[in-house]
Amino acid sequence: MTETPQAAFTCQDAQHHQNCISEALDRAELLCQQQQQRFTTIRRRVLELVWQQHKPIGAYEVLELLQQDGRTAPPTVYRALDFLQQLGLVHRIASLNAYVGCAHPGEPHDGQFLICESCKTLAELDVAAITCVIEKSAAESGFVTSRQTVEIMGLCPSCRKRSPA
Amino acid sequence: MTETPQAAFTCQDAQHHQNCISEALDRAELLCQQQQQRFTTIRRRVLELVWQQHKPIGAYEVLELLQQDGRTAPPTVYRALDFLQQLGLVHRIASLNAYVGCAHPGEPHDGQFLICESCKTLAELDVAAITCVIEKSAAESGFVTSRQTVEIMGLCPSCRKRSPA
DNA sequence: ATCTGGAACGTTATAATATAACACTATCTG
DNA sequence: CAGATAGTGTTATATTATAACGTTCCAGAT
Repeated sequence: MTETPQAAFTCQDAQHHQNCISEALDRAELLCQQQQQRFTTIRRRVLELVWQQHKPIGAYEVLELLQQDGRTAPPTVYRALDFLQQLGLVHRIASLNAYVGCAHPGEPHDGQFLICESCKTLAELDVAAITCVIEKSAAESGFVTSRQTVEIMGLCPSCRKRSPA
Repeated sequence: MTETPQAAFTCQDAQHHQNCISEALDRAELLCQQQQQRFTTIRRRVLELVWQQHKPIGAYEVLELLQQDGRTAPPTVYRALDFLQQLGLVHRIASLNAYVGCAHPGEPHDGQFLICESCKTLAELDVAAITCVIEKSAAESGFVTSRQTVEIMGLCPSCRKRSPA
């Protein structure tokens, strides 16, 4: 599977999505080994749940799903999400208070997100030109950038076709 | 007073800041007239409180300050903030769950924000180049943009000088 | 001047998101 | 095995936001 920015918008069928999930888990396992971090049952399970769809999922939704395996409390979920975030395996979407699997982990990064207002599907971009023009604009105000939140709402290709403006 | 993007970073003295506040209130009053909206006591007071500093303020902080004038409950604050947002008089900063006065109201817009991690001061940009490159990147994925959240954390000029990296 | 409809506000309760604090367990290291 | 550390369980609570419904206020019509 080749990772294009709009992969999330084209992954429609369940069969194919199994690949997304298992690849994400494999990458995560590898990354944890490299970083000497423990990929515990809970962390794996939470990552799997976050990857269930190409859509952001709330912490309490994850919690509910986790509770099907036994009793769990919010801190467990937040701890797992924090861990996964620190490793760059998931992103938190500030404008939605929700989490999404990272499309190309490897090292922590901010990323840019296209979020469909209709079907809620999210695609991650990592366009250098965006980062650059933002950094340049900030620099013009004498500001040094350390982190960028770029979340773009709109209509994805499929939804745009289905319900044209 | 000329509005430059980094105005927030250069407005240090209290005397000068009174201008920011009273100008904001005057602009708001005018805008409400034009839009045939009511600029009630509460709305004016909330806007004034949001403008107390060039820093985002939480809804519950506003509430506390409002309560010095008499008992008030959260919905009152949220309603005023929602109203002010709809008129483009304040912005909500998603990554902070906080609100800030809009530097150049007139019509609702998204804006881009530079937020100093050290002193918390926020400056609003409105750089067409940023909006454009984002829209262009989105379009390449067949995505149509309707709203952009751009929040940039880092160090403002003063704090950068004070505590160089 | 009064009536009236809708907007604004007051009030109570509660939803949704997130974290503090501390005890217990599992895993690694020597 | 002992001790240290990271991870998890558990309870309680903080923080942010909204639902629902009753009351008040105000602009425009009579």
